[in-house]
Amino acid sequence: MNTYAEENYLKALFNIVNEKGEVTVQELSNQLNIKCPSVNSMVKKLAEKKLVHYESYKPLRLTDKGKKEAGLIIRKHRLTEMYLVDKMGFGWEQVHEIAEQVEHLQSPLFFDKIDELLGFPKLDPHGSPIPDKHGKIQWVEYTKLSDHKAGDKIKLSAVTHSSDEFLKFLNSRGMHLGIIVNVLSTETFDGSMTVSYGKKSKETLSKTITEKLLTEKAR
Amino acid sequence: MNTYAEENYLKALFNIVNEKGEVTVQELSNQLNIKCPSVNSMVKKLAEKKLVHYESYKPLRLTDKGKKEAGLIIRKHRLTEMYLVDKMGFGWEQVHEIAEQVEHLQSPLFFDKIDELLGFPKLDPHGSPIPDKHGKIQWVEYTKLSDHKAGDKIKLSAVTHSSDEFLKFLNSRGMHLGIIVNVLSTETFDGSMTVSYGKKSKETLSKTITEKLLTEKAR
DNA sequence: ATATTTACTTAGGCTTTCCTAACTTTATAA
DNA sequence: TTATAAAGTTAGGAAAGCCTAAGTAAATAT
Repeated sequence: MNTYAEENYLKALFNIVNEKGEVTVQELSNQLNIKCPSVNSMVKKLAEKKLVHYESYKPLRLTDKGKKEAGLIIRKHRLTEMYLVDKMGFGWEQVHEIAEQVEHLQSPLFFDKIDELLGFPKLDPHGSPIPDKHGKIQWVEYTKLSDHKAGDKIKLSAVTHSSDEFLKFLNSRGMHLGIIVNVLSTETFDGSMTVSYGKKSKETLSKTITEKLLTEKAR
Repeated sequence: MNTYAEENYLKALFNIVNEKGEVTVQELSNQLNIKCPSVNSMVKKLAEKKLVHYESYKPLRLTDKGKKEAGLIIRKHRLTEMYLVDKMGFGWEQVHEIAEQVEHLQSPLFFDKIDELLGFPKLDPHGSPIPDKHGKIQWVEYTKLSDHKAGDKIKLSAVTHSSDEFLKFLNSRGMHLGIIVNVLSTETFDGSMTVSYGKKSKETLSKTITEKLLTEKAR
């Protein structure tokens, strides 16, 4: 069994790997708000537990065991978020903080029940895939909205950030998963993009926003 | 804010006070499975935080502040148990362990939602009163089944222990809250009691069992 | 090719919460 | 009323997980 702290490291490692490929001590340090020397010693502890490949001065990698255990924590996190939204009526912007705590509960019974009550969902409320019972993730092929060009018509399928602030911004613009977005124009200078969707005939989104929005072909 | 460990001490103090009146270091030690010297120093820490009245070699008492904070933890515990049974379909014998972890979550939003979804319940699945938002408990007047005599007809309204084992025993005998129990006879030698209820025309219960069953007048 | 910056690591320290061993105080019994 | 037992306390220490300060290795720039 891993400690609370260890679980947070594993989760952070997993998230950074799936975003930037490689993980440095410093990135972990930033992500976790824990100073580098502390991260360094914890990483060595995780290496002793065969969860992380560690070589001095080299980038960090998760072992297969580490990937699995990280995946299982993220599974609990995402199942929780889905439950909070679907069964309890929370908004997608409210659930991250709660799930951040619930993910550490030790009770297979509890999470199996959630899974069952939800009908074994594949995605969480932010469109992220829920790892299976072995911690394995079924990756979905998404494209960033920011990579699209004028004329493209795509479906908003996921967001890469679950912060309260960002999601509230989307709420205020009437954006939610499933909407069909038409790219009207892009601005090369600042990368901003003008789009239409739903009842909005024209909305301009900064690149900061569009690169956090994941889309797929609108069928 | 109190730590996880502090919360467990507060809860244990609260539970022992409401069962035996006074709390000794040793009782706390037993309840928590933590050795006396450790308990002693934690109690002193809680005294510094004005949660416990502490005098060397004297029994322990909670301050008003301590009672309130303990009550709020127990509120979270009992709301959780009720939710698990009522909304998620768990058995009353399964929920204690899960609630033991969930009670430490820090999210008023979460517990308020549970409270609301349950319709602001007054009792948990074991018949124990749920403290209000100020940590105050509305005590209910129950009598132990063991204090009754032949001829009495009462309603089973609560249990004083929530262990998996004990509740499974009750399940196996078809006993649940709300059943009307007729006391057929009592055995002065070992304190055992023969009763009838529901479809059972005759069942003998040891004193170990009957003193854990709380009843009220059958109306 | 060396100087500088950046990233990583080591050393040493602090807090929390637990432990065991060795008292001291209070309660119980001869 | 003194001896013994029980309960509570003090002292000292360990593990986890964080910190700052200082040193070392690697990458970058001159």
